Amino acid sequence: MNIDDLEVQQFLTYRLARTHLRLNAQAIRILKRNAGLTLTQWRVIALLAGTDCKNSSDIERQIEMDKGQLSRTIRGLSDAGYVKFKTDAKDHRKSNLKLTAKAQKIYDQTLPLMRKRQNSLLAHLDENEINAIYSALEKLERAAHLSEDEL
Amino acid sequence: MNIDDLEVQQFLTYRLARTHLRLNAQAIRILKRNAGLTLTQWRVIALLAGTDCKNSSDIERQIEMDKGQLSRTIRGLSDAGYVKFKTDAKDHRKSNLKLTAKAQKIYDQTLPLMRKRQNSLLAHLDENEINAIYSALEKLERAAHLSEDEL
DNA sequence: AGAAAAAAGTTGACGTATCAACTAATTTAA
DNA sequence: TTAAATTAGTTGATACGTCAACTTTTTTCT
Repeated sequence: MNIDDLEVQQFLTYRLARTHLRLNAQAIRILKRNAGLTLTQWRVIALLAGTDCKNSSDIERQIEMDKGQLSRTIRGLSDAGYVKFKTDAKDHRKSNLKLTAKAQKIYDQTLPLMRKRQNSLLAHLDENEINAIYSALEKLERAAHLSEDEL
Repeated sequence: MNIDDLEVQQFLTYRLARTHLRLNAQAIRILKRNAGLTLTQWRVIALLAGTDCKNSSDIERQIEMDKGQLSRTIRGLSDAGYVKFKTDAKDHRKSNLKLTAKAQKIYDQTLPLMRKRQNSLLAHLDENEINAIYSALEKLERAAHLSEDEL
């Protein structure tokens, strides 16, 4: 494979982008239809339900999500009655988050669906491809943090 | 690998998203610094310069880009003096696009840079990983078009 | 020829992501 | 102990992407 012969459309980053965006759109469609949630909303709920994340910063650290986007997502969840805020007694900067029963219920319903989807997607790949893609993604993500000069 | 043991953060789609987004941000930084272009602007210029795409629909077909986004990107390129419109003589719905010298110059300057980046990224992967990731992405992209029921 | 369908492009609404500036509270360290 | 640095969270600006409604022009079909 000689990169000089590759068209822009064959750039690895471009292929990656395309695939991600299509998969994302698929997830958004499924969640909208089944849960009335956006993907980011679902991810935040999943972290509050399935990990010991308690507040915005915990989530931020866990998935390295932008804290601005997180702030807006959490407000949306609150407005929609999925989470309750409670200022931390010991650290008044923090707001501890608690899922409502409504959120827990919808999470319990959709998690199996989302797992099923992951399984179905993986089923299209063979063992070698799965291993390679996980390890390649990890390496590429590290490389993505390099500056132009380091590349 | 048993999906039931996976945390949400280990979902393949999530890993893919993370990697794509980081790489995207990297490309945006590089282009902003070196060319003052956004990534979509650069892609459109690359297609006009490097393929026989003549108008919006050609580009749309070539990279399956949303025509709304494309319309706005092209207007931006026009406003910035990178492309000229000319209504097609035979089909008045079409606007043929022509890169200005300014655009051609900046494309010639940045293409080597972008190729170099692709090379550097690929250099982090071994042969098996490269082949596997390309084929896996292709399969996943196809699966992304499936509806929930087909998955 | 004329009606219906399709194609080209524009626009609006929304969702996703990044970066930067900002306030307020807490921690650190001189 | 108080000044400086850090941390938690909010807000604004901008880029990227999807979906849907819409206008105008061309094509298809009867």
